[in-house]
Amino acid sequence: MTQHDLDPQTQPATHDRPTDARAEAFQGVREARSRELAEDYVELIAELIHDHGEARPVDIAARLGVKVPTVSKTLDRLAREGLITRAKYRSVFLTDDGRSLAKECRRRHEIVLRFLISLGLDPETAERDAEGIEHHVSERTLALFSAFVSRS
Amino acid sequence: MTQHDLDPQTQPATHDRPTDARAEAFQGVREARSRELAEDYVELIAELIHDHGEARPVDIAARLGVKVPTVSKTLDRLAREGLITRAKYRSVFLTDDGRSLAKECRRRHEIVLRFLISLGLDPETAERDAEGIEHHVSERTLALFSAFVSRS
DNA sequence: ACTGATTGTTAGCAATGTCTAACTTTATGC
DNA sequence: GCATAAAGTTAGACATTGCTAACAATCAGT
Repeated sequence: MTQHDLDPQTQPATHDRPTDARAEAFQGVREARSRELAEDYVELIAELIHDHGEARPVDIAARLGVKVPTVSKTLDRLAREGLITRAKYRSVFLTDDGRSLAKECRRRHEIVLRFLISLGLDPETAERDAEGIEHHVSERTLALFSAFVSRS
Repeated sequence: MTQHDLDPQTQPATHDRPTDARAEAFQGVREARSRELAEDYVELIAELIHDHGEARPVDIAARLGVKVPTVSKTLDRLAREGLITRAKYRSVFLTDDGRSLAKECRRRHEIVLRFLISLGLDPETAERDAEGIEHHVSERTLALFSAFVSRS
């Protein structure tokens, strides 16, 4: 028995399967993290279009609290990923995929927000927390949150 | 009135104050995001030390589902930030700061986890969701979560 | 329609986090 | 105690996300 006989990798591992449930969980979280920004953008773009008829980089930047060039670069990525379309010096539009992602995000956001408020949290803190939490709740948890809101 | 008169920056803004509450919320989330990895590491290191007497990069890597060189580089950052100490080719130790951060993380993790389970979530999903959520809950929300668990 | 203000883009820098490949050190087992 | 296996480090690549500075395009008001 080796000196440091922890669980991982005691057997060779056929190819690359996750070592334990913990690793899977963290990989999930990492995945979520890389999606978060895209979700924030898409959600915000949908909102801007809804409220003001268009989504301009300058407004996106103001709402997110970052500089315009940062937005520009990130929008390039979103376009590459097929979530938005854009033309130079023009405002931004959502693709079908982008729209459906936005809708999905909005739904999650609303459920989390209403849940936190139902729990008794003040609306400002609820908004802040919802912003962070919404990207990390499973469908199962959302269902429970919804149920809680309905029944309260 | 300009064509696109959205709320931001209607007045010049004395120096750099956040444009709206939304921007503040996002900045908070970005802050949280940059802390998340450090928190995950520190929490895991504490756990490894507790369970096995030491925290080795190879075990950290296995638990997080990343490669050892990634861990090595991140540990350098944590050391730079004063959360851990390390000597070449040796395992890792927490500083006082690291220990207290780990404790704090563990506390949040436990509260979130117990809360989700109290709500009726299965333990596996609860664990996954808690992993993502724990970095984004305010103290106020934690208090409500705790209260809910107690009273259920 | 010109001019100046606003908006958007591009280029270039820095930090982070991921990887692989190559190398070094430490540990294990005979 | 030596050879091999396991663990750790370093270097270098790449993507992402932030920034500033410089430049380009569009818009607004006269």
